[in-house]
Amino acid sequence: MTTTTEAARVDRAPAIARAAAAVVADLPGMSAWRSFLHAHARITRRLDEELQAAHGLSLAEYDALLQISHSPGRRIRMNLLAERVILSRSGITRLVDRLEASGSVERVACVTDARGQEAALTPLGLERLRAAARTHIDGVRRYFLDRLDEPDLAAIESALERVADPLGPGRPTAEDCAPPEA
Amino acid sequence: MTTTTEAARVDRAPAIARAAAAVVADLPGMSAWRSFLHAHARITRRLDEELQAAHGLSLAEYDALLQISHSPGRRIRMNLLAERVILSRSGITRLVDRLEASGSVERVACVTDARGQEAALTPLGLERLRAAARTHIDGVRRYFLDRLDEPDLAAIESALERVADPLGPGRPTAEDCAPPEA
DNA sequence: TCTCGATTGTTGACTTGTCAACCATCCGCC
DNA sequence: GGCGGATGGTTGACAAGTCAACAATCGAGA
Repeated sequence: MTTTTEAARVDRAPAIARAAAAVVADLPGMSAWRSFLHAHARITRRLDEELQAAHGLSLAEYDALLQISHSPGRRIRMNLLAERVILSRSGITRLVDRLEASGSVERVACVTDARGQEAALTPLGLERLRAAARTHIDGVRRYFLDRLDEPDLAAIESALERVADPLGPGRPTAEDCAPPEA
Repeated sequence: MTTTTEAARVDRAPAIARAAAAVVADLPGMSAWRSFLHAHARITRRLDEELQAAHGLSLAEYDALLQISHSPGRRIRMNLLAERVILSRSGITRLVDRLEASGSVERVACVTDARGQEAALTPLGLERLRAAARTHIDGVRRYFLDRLDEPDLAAIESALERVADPLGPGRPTAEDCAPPEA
């Protein structure tokens, strides 16, 4: 995916703000949107760097491991995993390829559906996840949580949850397919 | 960059929430962080799709055009553009390559620095930007602004601006290099 | 029971970005 | 004036994701 910011503090020239005649009319809330994009780009880049440097994991890989670890039996259908980490099916195939090559995950045939595969966390993967979690959580705290106070956090959470939800028409969200009991 | 979500509503199983023993301890504000990532992933993907479908522009390309259009003389040093859209220098080279190939932008040698190049918006580029802006702004409104009320927006803006700002050590943020007067 | 459309995961071809190496130019300082 | 480290932009090699096509399997209905 392409992740970018929208506009970082549009114009900083003090008095000479000519020439840049506004080409597009800005909506009232647009600057909130911009700061949203900006904050995301900066923070995730930093978190990714730190995770990579300390544990050789990308943010996406960390996320996938975390999702698997949260699933019953510590394994999860490829399909569902893709949805959880917001990746295409081919994307998840390749990500799991990498995790498998590094020994963090194993592919297991699904018992109830011969088409299916499950990604199962290995002991090594669990260990790596635990180590990486410290780095990651620490980063989130430093770059995100520590800069916000309690009301901020509450507001952001409730607001963005509302924003993320169904998102109207588009990719349907299957939420079924629980693994066959650990 | 790798953009992913962190955890999407961790467990939805009603009573049978066993087996998934929490592997990593969650900080108090972590769910705000998750909704932040989730919202970003969903919305930008959607906006990108719509922009691509309607105007053949990626979100990054749109953003670059917008940044150029906001710069004095409607041209901007590659360097600064890279910073504004949060891309590496090579990334911006390639993005401008594409925009140039499509006729939306021209490269102009920088008058004051023989090493420099500027990306200048062409009339065609301006036209395309104007058209795309409608689609984009409409999308932001539908997916973001309309779902938030005024206090939400204010809170998000101030909070995330604080979060995005210097971000401690890391890539320095040069903010100089204004184009040589339009 | 068989058939046929839907679903699952993988693959090949491609896109878009990164990093590291490169050359040209700039500019403070001897 | 000229040297040498910093800076600006491009390039090659690669990383990680997308889409479209595919084979295997599922499962509802004739």
